[in-house]
Amino acid sequence: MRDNYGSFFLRHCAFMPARTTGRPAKERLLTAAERLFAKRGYHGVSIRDITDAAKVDVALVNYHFGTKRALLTRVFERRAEVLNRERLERLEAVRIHAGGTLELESVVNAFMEPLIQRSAHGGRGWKAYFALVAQVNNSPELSVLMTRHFDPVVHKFIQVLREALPGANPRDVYWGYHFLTGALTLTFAETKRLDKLSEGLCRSSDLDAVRDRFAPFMAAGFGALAARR
Amino acid sequence: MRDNYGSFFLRHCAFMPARTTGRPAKERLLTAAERLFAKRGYHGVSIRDITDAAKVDVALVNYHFGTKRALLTRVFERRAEVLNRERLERLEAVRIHAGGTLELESVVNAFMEPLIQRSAHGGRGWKAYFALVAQVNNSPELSVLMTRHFDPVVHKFIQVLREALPGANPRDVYWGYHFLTGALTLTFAETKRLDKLSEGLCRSSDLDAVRDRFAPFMAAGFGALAARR
DNA sequence: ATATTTATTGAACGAGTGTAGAATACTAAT
DNA sequence: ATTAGTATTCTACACTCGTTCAATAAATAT
Repeated sequence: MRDNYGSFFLRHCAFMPARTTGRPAKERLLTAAERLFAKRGYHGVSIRDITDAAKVDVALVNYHFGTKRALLTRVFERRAEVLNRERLERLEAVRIHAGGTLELESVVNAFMEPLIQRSAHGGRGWKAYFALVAQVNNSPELSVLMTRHFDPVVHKFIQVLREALPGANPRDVYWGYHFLTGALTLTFAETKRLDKLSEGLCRSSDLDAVRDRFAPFMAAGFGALAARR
Repeated sequence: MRDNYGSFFLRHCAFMPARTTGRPAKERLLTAAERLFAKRGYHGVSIRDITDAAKVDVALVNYHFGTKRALLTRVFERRAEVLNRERLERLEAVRIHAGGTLELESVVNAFMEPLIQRSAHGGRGWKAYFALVAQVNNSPELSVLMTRHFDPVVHKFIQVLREALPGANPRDVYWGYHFLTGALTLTFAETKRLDKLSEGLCRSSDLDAVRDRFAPFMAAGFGALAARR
């Protein structure tokens, strides 16, 4: 280490902030990378930016993750696994709870609610993660990460959507999901553009406002597509 | 110039591809920057990437635009001005054509149709531009460009939306626009994620599919928000 | 034709880039 | 206490980064 906190002894002293330098370097690298990638994008952050923020040596990224790109992948998949699990649980719950008549809004909420919960109570790491996901989703070179880490569960989601929309054209459901994911990722990125646009009337960080509006909006959209002809 | 096409004479020879080296260097820089920024993002492209693609010297970016960031701004505002004009024209037309009863779908289409037209018939520069806009819209550090270059017309759009939704809560209209712009920018970015997700059933490049579905979906969403309580 | 302005080039600056290998420190097992 | 394995640091390599400035070429004005 480049500072005085390098030794095993000092790193465990009581006056050290435990949740920064107390955690293993590999974890600190992940959270630092997450925060910085979210703020300035993958190419906008150097390995040294990350290792400086994590207070570790430059070489550690390559030791633990191999390459910078592999670090991004690891950052991306880490919370994707959590989200996928939580989304699947809620989708199953909705399916079971509804006896034959699936509410469209409930299905959309099952897909969105894990994001609300994690953004509201999951710590600032999750907020950074959603900002990163928004950029990845809209990047030609990185959107493959969305396909790889989210689409297995998205397939399930679309399947349940189709159950809630009997007789709907499958193409309409796919396009509807496409609109939904564009709105969802931008919303949870909390870029604050809405705050300026509405001159303070709406706040990007107002998750209650999102919870009240997102599912009704999207459910109506899907309904309109299905009823179109 | 680093090749044989540098002289005034040779640059105007008949066998020279006029639409690459025939155009002035400043223009070539703009289109090259647009294409590369769209593909790999602002930080993912170096000035030398751009000047190499444009077949000009590195120093020309700083001569014509000052800084790399100023080049991005110029790239961004160039087509924004065109879009803003076309959107305003269509919004006015919709307002005039409708005698008192504004169709929600027509208003949304006035906002989207210029994108459809430019993406379909505006040349590949426009496709690249929309891919860039999607990344800017979802970037914490760049979304200020959206505010600066698009929001004046967006305010008009929202105003007309409110006329088409009499009695609606203004907050609902702002949030509805937020969902809409997330869906819109992702859709016109054409990242091909939808192609993979639907296993070829839908194609990101299918603008007719977008035209058929976008306005009905969003209009229904707005309607649901307005009718919510 | 000459002078002036504009456009473009060539070369370089200092700082920063991702990555790798050897050396060192720490942990865990014996 | 010694060893083996892992984690971390130090250092450096070979490039690339954005930007600048003097020199040259081209276009325009006189």
